[in-house]
Amino acid sequence: MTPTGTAVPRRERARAATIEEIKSIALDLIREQGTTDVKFADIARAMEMTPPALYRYFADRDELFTALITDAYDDLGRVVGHAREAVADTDFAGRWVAVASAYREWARREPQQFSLIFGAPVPGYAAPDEGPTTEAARRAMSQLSELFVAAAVRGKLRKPLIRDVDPSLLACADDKHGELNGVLAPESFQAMLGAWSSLHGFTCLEAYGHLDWMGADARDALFASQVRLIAKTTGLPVPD
Amino acid sequence: MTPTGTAVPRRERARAATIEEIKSIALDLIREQGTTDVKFADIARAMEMTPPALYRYFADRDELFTALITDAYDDLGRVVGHAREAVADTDFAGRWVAVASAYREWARREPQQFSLIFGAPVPGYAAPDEGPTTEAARRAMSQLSELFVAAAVRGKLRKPLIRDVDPSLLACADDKHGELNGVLAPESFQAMLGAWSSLHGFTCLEAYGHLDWMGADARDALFASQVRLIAKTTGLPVPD
DNA sequence: TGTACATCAGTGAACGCGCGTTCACTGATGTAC
DNA sequence: TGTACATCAGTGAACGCGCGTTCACTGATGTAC
Repeated sequence: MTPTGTAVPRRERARAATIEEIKSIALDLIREQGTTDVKFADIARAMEMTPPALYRYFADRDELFTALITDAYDDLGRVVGHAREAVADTDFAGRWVAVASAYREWARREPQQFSLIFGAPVPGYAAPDEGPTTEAARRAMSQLSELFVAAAVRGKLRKPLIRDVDPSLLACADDKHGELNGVLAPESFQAMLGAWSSLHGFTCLEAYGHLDWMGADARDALFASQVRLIAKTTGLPVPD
Repeated sequence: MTPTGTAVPRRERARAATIEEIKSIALDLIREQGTTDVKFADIARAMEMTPPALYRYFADRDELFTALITDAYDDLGRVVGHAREAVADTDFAGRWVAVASAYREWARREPQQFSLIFGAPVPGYAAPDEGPTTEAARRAMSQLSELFVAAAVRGKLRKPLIRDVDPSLLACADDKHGELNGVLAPESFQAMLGAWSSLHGFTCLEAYGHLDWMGADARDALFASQVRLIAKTTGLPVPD
């Protein structure tokens, strides 16, 4: 790495690096132990430091957790976003498969980070303000909605296989996702929510081992079939 | 309560009652604290006993957890089963709605028990043998499969909206659910798995608050629409 | 360039706490004759 | 029916442990003149 143009003081860089190391080691421990309940003392030990040193970087354990959760959001969003953009921007079927697969594989690869975001809360940790939880929903959905919007704009989004949109859902779309107003039909908005929840279901079951009784091949086949089915019912171009 | 005909020794009954009380208080604490990580000492305190007394009933903390998890399976299975049987046995659309709604509502009512079964493992608790996890899948599915089988037997199960069944899924159906062989077409077996995972997705998202940003009405509407859509695509009679 | 001071990372000892679990015991409940 | 014994629930004290966090400190890194 060559030094960046903007001169960042050495000490600040060292500090930032240490923060990253703490979080990274915390994640390693979480992965190793299979539990999101990581101990300050263990982190310090793994870094060959003493526990009090960590207080230079995080006011307390909760602050570290908040950082880990935020990072998990970012990582999932980044991974899914990259997957989407790795496919030609006119190939909406391909992009949908890419998004869904990235979501699934991230959860399988990082089940602990996944449950940090989407699971039950960590023992003893109270999410500040309910913020992050809501944020998880927003970011996960924003990856999907970009896909749906792009498809809609190019006229590649058929009418989904649903009857009519309930007034409460209409109001909800307006209130909470006004930016989609006029771009994405209400039926498509609802279909998108349904797509997300279906995708999430398979992802959860698999990530926590509840589909282990099927072989890996069967799981893959089921996933592919679900992804295809979701495309069909939501009005996205159908893969294959 | 009048004494039962079969003479169960008083002490044994008292013992069984205490075991039930321990588990019930443990659940109360889990619900109150919002965490599955319940302490032996807290349970004893709530029962106005001393912690060592609990060792008369459970060899250690893990044994209590195993019991709680087993109970959670049973409770979910029972609730879903009752819901199914509360609807006329020829009304398959109604039965499907009942099953799905019961699943959803149980998770919403008992998010901690739900995550005991379907979430990431409890800190410090190692599930014996991987048994329970697999068991969760089996029992949840058995409630669904009874519905699908009944519909199939009466010729009320249309062909689902999927292309063809992957050989790996065919093999999996034979191996793991041979009892369905000849009763439930492979397409329907696959569709049933898909139905479960979709249902599970909505349920998880809602139970852990990731759909709180919609109003309750909108969530209900989305759920109803999903349940209907699943019926449509799996070949079950469609509700409404 | 060199010196004097300020800033900050990290240490080591300590505090208070609560946990799961063990052990020897007391006292009540049930059983056998 | 009464007595002698066995069984079992629950207690209270103790053990060992590891946690999060605080505090006064040392020593290195950076800054100002």
